[in-house]
Amino acid sequence: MTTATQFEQFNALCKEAGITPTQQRLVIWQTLTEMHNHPSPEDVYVRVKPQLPTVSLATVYKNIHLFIDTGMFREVSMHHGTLRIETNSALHHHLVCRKCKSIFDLDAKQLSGFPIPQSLPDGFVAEQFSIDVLGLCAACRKSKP
Amino acid sequence: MTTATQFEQFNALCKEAGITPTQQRLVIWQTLTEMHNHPSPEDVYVRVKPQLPTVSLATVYKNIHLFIDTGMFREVSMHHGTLRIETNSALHHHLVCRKCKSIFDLDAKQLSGFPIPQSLPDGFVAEQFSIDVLGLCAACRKSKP
DNA sequence: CTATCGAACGATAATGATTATCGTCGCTGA
DNA sequence: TCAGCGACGATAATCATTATCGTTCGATAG
Repeated sequence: MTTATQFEQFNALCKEAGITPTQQRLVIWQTLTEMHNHPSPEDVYVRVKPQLPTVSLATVYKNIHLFIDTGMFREVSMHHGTLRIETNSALHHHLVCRKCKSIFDLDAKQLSGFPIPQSLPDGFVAEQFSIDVLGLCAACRKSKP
Repeated sequence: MTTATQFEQFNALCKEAGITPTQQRLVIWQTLTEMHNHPSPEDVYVRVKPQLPTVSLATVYKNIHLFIDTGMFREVSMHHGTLRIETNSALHHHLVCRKCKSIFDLDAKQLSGFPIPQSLPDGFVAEQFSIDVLGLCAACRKSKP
């Protein structure tokens, strides 16, 4: 159920993002704020469907991307699309451009002595770290749009 | 061109990994060691093709996965292959199980003291960090195979 | 040396996620 | 009221990846 304040908050967010507030967007946004895990578009769709029986999966996709592009939500991984093989066996970070999704290596001597946290929840055993620095590469900074 | 020592090294790696050294695997492995970026299976395929004109893309995929599963190479991102939305707006990082790919949130305080690299190359503008702790979740540790 | 057996290959169909297309709907302003 | 436009819904198309399956290769037993 959407409260009045949530509705106002959503309208304010849309104004800020420069997008039209619609019923579908409200329900999708509201659903996302209620989910505290890392849902896929399909997950969102099945939760939205009962409230908007005529909604299309394509609409869910379109609006999720809209939310991400306007900064209302983030995606978990900036490089999820296709399988990429790591050919650099040295310890290093990644620079990931959020626009063109290209990946640059960043040598990380600083990381060599990184203290592994001992108390990870749920019996999780850590083996390795992977650090992404997200931002904009030089090429994408130049091309404004 | 594969040298004698590379050939020996590859054979040793295969023995260690418990897989059969084949001509296709040698060429794919050799190609990967020569590429210093983050190639996709398709990228690898087009470089392997001239040396093995009859090779199939499926074979490239199968052997890349074999290399990854046996630890001869790693993949860049351990995350799901699908889009996931981040619904936790608090500063946090991720525990990622390398087997079932499930993602757990890790409060940022548990990773405090992380050394942030200062000088980024190529005019890259950093906006945000994302740290993945890779390992095995409790459930996957129990199930041996 | 030849027959046999299983692993690896190659070709291709199938799948799953995502995106593009396109006709329709509903709101806003003339 | 009517035109224009953005958003929607349905669905076709695309792209990466995986599964299937018949064939081939190589090691080994006879």
